[in-house]
Amino acid sequence: MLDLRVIRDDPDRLRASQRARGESIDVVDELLAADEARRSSLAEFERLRGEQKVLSKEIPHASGEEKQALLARAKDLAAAVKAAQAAADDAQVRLDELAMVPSNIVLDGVPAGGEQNYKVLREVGTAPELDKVRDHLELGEGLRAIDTERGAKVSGSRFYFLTGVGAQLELGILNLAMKTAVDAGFTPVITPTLVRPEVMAGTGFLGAHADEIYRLERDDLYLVGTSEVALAGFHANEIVDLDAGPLRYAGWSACYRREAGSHGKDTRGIIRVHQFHKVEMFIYCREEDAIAEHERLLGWEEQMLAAVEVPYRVIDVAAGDLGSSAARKFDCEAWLPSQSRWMEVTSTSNCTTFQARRLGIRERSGAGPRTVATLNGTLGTTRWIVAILENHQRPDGSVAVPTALRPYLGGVEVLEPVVPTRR
RNA sequence: GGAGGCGUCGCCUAGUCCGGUUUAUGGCGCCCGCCUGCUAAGCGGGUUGAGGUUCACCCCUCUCGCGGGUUCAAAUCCCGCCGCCUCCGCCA
Repeated sequence: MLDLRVIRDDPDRLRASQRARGESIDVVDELLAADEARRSSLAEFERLRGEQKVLSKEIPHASGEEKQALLARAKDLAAAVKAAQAAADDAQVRLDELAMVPSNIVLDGVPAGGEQNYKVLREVGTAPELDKVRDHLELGEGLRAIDTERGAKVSGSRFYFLTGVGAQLELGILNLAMKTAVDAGFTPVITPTLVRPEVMAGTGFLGAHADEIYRLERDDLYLVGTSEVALAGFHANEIVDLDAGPLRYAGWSACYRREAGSHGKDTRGIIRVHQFHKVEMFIYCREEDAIAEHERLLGWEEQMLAAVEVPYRVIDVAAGDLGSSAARKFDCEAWLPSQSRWMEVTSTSNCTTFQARRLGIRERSGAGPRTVATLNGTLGTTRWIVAILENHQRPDGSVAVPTALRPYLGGVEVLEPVVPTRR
């Protein structure tokens, strides 16, 4: 949700943003009209209500015929107040609905256009030179680390078991991510993965991407696709204290995604799955600090990628490919040797005040409470196993363990295949 | 799942039975001022949030967990919901 006062004062900013995203600009004028309708109907209600209150106070002091006359007038007025209130409420509801329509205003510098119009900011590391490339599933099966056949047997397609070193590898990635976050001053949090509708809506996930989300109809709860949802809801309807600096949380949770629109895409292995684990950074800060915090989030992500020694590039995602809440988004994409392409492994969004306004998250400032900014970023997920296995594979199907992960695998330097891999 | 209790402006609290003199009481904390070598104490004032209006000050409306209803008038009466606590049952 956007700040109506900004739209009122500078509607062209929203028009430019909508254009960059490839979204409707008509909504701007509709919004301005609805706002005007709301204000005039509200003024009428308040005028009548004020009159009613004055009259109502005279009644106990009156008596006899005078009182009867006052009562009669008051009764008429009560009906008028009720009607005016209904009109004002309707206008408010219409405005509220419209206000939820536009996506966040993109920041200056964000590339315009769609998914293909991203800008590459940098490439770090070099792709391994491999004569014979095994993909992560072949490697993972050889190591008895990944079992997608039994995953499908038990839960269906896009489910999997991580076994042995596979389970250890996932825990290693997540624990290293948590350690990185805690060392950077984040508060570690284990979050709920089922949330109420208003929290899901508040984070902006029930718009265009509603099909992606699992819903438990009997209980009116949603399964989260990221702990961002719970961490954003954590301070919902609160006035937080940012005097000591931004609030930084690192959430560890399972994540659930329906992958409704991705039939036939990434069907092999564990690149695109219905359930995985993730450590997610989440920041509440002052609006003016958001851009700097965003850079920091990207920095911690790159620190993690460096630690697992995987080549990657950083892209500045184009306006049309941003989520509705994001004003800017940087993705880190790891090199995927088996497909000779880049694969998203982290994503960090600056949501400015968009989420916080919907969720009622404010801070105290000299001029009274004001809405905070929220940001999020990935620090590690199950998918990282894919990038690590493929980039650290060796000709015999074994996989070198990056130094930073060795403590989480009992000090082992190389993961050896349990059965010879076929080729 | 059943029974009971509770929810008031940062925290605590009065008011709710019996609707109007409540612009919601008082204390703590916090902020400003006065006083005082300094500090403390003391004295005076301020201190929920949202919206409207305005250059600004002022003023107005809403806000007593949330949403409805009754009434000229609701913190107060009625209905529904949510959250927390206690006990019982069931499950682990």
